[in-house]
Amino acid sequence: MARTKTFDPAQVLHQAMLLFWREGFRQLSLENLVQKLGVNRYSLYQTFGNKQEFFQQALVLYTDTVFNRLLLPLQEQQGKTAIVAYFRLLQRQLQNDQASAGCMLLNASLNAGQLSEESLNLIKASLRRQEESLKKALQQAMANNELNRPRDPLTASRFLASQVHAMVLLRQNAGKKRVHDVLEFMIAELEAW
Amino acid sequence: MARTKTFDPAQVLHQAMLLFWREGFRQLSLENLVQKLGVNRYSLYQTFGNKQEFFQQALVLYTDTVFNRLLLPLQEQQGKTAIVAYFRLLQRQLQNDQASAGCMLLNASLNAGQLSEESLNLIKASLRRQEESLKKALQQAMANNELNRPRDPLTASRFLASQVHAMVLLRQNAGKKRVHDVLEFMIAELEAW
DNA sequence: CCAATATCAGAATGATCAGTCAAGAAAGAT
DNA sequence: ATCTTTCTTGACTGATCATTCTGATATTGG
Repeated sequence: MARTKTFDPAQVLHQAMLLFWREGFRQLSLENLVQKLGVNRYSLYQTFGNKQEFFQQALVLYTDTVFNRLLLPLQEQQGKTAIVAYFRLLQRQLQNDQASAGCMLLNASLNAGQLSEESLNLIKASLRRQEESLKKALQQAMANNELNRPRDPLTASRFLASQVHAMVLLRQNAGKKRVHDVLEFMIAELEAW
Repeated sequence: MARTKTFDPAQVLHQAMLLFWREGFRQLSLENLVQKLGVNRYSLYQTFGNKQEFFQQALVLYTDTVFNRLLLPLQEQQGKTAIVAYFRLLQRQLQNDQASAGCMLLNASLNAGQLSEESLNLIKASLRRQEESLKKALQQAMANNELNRPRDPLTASRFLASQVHAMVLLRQNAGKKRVHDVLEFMIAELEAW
């Protein structure tokens, strides 16, 4: 009946996710989006809604395809092994060029004032999931006597989550090599736990 | 001969520093500055120059009065004691309400695209100074046999700097109590080094 | 008290922003 | 072929931004 879209919404959303990830919600203007996506303003509005809704969809895509995927080792493996595997996967991911944009969830939460309630909820839930996954692995590790001394699992999980955030933050300010070295150092410390 | 200023530039700059620290360069509009500082737009321009120059002066003030002051334990004390004292001072500073704004240098460097070359240089130099101070203390600690196993001082100093950044970042997303607990945990880990 | 000069307030400027509109173009159904 | 529906396009709106201008006001030294 009607004319078909000349672009693939899924593909455009993926590109938009990369842009929002790197530039942030407020920094990335619609002017820029139109230019870099090659899709007209009004088409973007009709396909993705307004800027907030567009960002939200990009955030969901990021959570599903980047953040949650990184958590897989914590669900597929057990105890200390799982934690080390998580940091090893992080090590690999941080060597990508896109990783210099940091973590879209952390970046967004630092500019919380600009975001919708919906986005904030998604961010909070994701970070809590990260913490929970680490806590579960820590409890397994302690039950298996894999740690050389006891640690409070809740605080330790928050500590480890902070370690991950620190590496992501470092990647935003430093080159790949430095991040690699510091993260190797961190893994060595962790293996001595 | 002429009329005197009705405001104290030093005091206004201090207030502006607190605002830029919390809101960031781009977020904080001149409209907002005029309103919250209670000083007219044009007076701000005549006293502090344009927005970039104003921000730069706020950044210098922050570096002198906040960032460098935090580094004092690393210069006044020695070895492992100095490092622990540094983290203890951080612990105290992070309990302030203003600390929920994070670190002005880190915040700014995450929005590097908006800043002048001059600002970027100041940020880089300050972060390097932090790293250097930590490295010196680490080298002392290793010379004094205060560590239970050898560590590369350069990588370890970058690791510790990242730990500090992680706590500051955590403070921006979490409440005082959680930060306190995690930082206590971190100090306990450090004392076991 | 006067003249010189800085401060002040509000308006004006030009740029950029998110979001909208109206007219034309394409594609399938009849 | 024509009609209906949806997409595309570039221009448009009103808001906000940093910066500057203007005219008025206040303050100081002589």
